[in-house]
Amino acid sequence: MAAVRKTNQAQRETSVEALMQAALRLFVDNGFDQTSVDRIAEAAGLSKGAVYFYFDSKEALLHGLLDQGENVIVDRMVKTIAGAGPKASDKIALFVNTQAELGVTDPDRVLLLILSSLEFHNKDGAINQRLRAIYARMYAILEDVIELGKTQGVFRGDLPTPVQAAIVMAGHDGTFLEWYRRKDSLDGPELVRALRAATLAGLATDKSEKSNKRRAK
Amino acid sequence: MAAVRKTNQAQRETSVEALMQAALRLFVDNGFDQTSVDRIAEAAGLSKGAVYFYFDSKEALLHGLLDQGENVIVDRMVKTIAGAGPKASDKIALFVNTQAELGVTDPDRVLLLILSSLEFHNKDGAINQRLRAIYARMYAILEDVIELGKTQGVFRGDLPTPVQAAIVMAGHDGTFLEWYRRKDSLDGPELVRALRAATLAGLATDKSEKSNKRRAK
DNA sequence: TCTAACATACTGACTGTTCAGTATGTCAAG
DNA sequence: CTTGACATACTGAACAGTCAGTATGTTAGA
Repeated sequence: MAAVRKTNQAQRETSVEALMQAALRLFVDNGFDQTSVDRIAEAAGLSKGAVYFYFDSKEALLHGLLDQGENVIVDRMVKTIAGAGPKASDKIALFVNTQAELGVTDPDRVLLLILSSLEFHNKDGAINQRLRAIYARMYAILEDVIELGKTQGVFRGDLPTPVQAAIVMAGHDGTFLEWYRRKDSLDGPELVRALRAATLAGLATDKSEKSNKRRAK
Repeated sequence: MAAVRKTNQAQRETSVEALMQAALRLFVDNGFDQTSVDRIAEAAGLSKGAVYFYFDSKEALLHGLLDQGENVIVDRMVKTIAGAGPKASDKIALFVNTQAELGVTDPDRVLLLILSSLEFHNKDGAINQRLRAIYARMYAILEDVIELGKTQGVFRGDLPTPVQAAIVMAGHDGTFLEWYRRKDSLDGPELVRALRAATLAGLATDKSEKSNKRRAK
């Protein structure tokens, strides 16, 4: 305590940084609603007053974190996909790999996006709108790649693109969550290999469409 | 109000039923923590005291709902898979179809399982233990089928079974969530078709393993 | 001195849980 | 068939705790 005080501007930066880091950690671990402002302040080595000095509300804190997340994650994804070769299958493989890399490099930021969209999914308000906008950007990227693969004839064209995109996205989010929860019992690199294989195979044009007889019921 | 009072036993049944249905609905819509006991009671047309007359605690209510869910979901899955033909690919297809059917027939019960396991995933306590036990049963079924497919030579053997099972499970849970949130823009049957195709293709032995060059970095 | 950057103390609202009291159902004795 | 003793199914209020947000005090930098 009573750390040496820096210049005001430097102090401002480090305090804001400390608060956001603490909030990110706690939001991811306990959820937004289950995290009190007091605990955020305490974890950042500050008081509740400091939180409200820098942020208008608890939601504003989450808002700031989501902004950061969008910059880190979506922008990276846009650039990576755009910079890849022209083949749709390469772009999809890159989508999986980039998600995985981000998950290893900056798991909390990825988790915050996924968990928040679950926690807020049936609440109205600015946070939900923000999350929807972020996911919309991700879906736009994905759907473009899938469409590309269809015109290239490497992805099956008998299913709606939004449906395929939803499965890819949900599969990746869900798998990442599962990996995060069971890091000990799940091997990361193997998981990425398997996920990439499943994603590509699931999108690819059939090489043996046969057992299409009605099953179950 | 002042409804005609039934016999004690009948009254007990209808009240308990009303409370559990209300709780299921609200837990799924708003989450466990965000649902107050008052709102449950109100939705059931009773008072808060009535909740505590029939249940020891709010958690006990969730406990009861999870018990019901396990009976409906896991038992059904066990029987369906066991009753299928000997081919692992058929059993996997049946796994997807059964999940989908359950999702259509009784979405709330499926959702409660998925959402609760997310909400409680890093909390200790009886609820989390219960959820882990339920999921463990599901994973056991899945892993058995995958192992079977490997011995039958139809599923790829170069990946750990738990990894493959995690992807299948996460993909299904995630896809179901996405479908539930976007019923309007996602066609259910097509989603099931696509998911079944992706699951089977992702597990199947490679027919063209080639582009295994290291990508990204 | 003035003000940015906090800390402290507090408010009002909401929460899960408990409980005394009441209205109604049940059932055996007379 | 009535009645009294009891069990069941609640209600309404209160309690202790927690929380987001606010108002105000304090101190160090400019």
